[in-house]
Amino acid sequence: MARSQKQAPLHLGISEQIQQQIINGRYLPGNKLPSERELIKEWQVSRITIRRAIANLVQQGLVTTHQGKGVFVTEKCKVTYTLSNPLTFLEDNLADKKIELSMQNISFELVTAPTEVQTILQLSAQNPTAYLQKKLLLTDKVPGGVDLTYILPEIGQKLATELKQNMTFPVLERHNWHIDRVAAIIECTNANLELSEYLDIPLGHPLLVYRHTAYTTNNRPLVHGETISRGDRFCYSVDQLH
Amino acid sequence: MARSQKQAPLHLGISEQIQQQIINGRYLPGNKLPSERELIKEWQVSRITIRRAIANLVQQGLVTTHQGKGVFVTEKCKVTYTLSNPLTFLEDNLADKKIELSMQNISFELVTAPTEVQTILQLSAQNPTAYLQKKLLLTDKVPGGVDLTYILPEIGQKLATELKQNMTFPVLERHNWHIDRVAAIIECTNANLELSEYLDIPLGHPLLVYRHTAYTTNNRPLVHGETISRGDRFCYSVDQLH
DNA sequence: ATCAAAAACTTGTTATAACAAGTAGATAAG
DNA sequence: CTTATCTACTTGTTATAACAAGTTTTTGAT
Repeated sequence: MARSQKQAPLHLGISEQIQQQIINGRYLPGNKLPSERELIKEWQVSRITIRRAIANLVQQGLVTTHQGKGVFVTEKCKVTYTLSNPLTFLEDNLADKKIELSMQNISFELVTAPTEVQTILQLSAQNPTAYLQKKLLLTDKVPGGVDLTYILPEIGQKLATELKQNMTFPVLERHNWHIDRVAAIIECTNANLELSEYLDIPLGHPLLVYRHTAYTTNNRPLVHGETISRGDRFCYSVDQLH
Repeated sequence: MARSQKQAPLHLGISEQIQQQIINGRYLPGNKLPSERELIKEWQVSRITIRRAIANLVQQGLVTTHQGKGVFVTEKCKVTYTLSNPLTFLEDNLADKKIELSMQNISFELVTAPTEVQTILQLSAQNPTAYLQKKLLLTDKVPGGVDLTYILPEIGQKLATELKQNMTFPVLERHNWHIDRVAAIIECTNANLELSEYLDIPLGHPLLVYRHTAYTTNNRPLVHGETISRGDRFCYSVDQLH
């Protein structure tokens, strides 16, 4: 036999077929899959194999499990962060579904900034402090992301109350801190234990990271932070003019 | 007992502690973890528990498994796509590691475009065809992503040979197809079976998707496509001027 | 009819066991 | 010395079993 077709494991075949059934509409978004017991009967395999097949689907983001309740087909709907608009960060809902987006202040305090942040924000070596704000991003009241932002001390002090209730950039613009430039990196990570508990997602769930620094005139940095949001709930829209 | 502390499962405790050991330097990037047999002895648990603990680490992208060889601590190094540069897509290597980036043409053929693409590229209803190019993105000769791009038929026909060997945008600019605007969405998905085999990654591995449409003057679309790349190997740099 | 307890579900955790399959080093044949 | 084979490793797959822990339904007492 020339072509040594490595025979596919059972769990993969099953998860692929269930995936097809989801696509074909046997299982609709939001609906419950048959229980493990029923799937065992249907596919005539052991529980460990069915559980592995389900795990395959979970990893692909097709289904979600809930202990005691069952396995449910994921309903997808994403919120788009628009980065290129006049300001930035104007939230816009995508597709048909209407999603309410809100934020919630977790903490707001003066801290000694990590060395990278000291460098980025050009803090004085004598007093390398900045305000660190932790925010929770909510979609339909449900946690969908966290935001950690370091704010120059003189700004954070004055605008504390407003910053605790609004998005950062609009508040800055309202108080005549003109944002000249935003340098950002968008990347992808996996949820660690802390984030998985915060956002109620399984360990390793894909996350989008928006790590940014906002500068005012003369390349003076104002704020630096990162927004970590659920990869299945958010995306970024970028419009580049040349 | 007021606080019903749900006791953490064994596998979670073990994976968290191994993660600490990785951070503390007991296991260095690229090094092999002890084998399952050894870890079973060390932690005095069953194989299923150790395997689950390792699976936790895999899902967080901290280690990679190789059948027959062992489990190895991941070496992280990312390639940055710079989106804001004069043209676009100039590749820049991040951090210390030097990574060679190249591309490889998989296929280049005239096809009937899907309806969404027909709309986006404003193809004529009589002849809704476009060139579809499939490319493989390689980092150090290793597949790191795939790119599917639909190209206007008149452009694809003329520039076929060049497009097969170079990045799309520079080729267009070289032939006086000025790119006026690029509208893009960056999002996150999980590898399905096809992509996991293409890119040699486990099912569900996080992927970055860059879905873009390039327009020339008068908002005339030229190309539309999506770049799907490994979330652990790539990131996007965005610079916004206001 | 109401409410609480019990039972019957669901998925989650963990152990033991056996074999498959990929890799690398030791061993034996040429 | 070279090459092929065997052996001892490694991780991967699958089965059976028992219990834990959430959720829903049923039951039964009030």
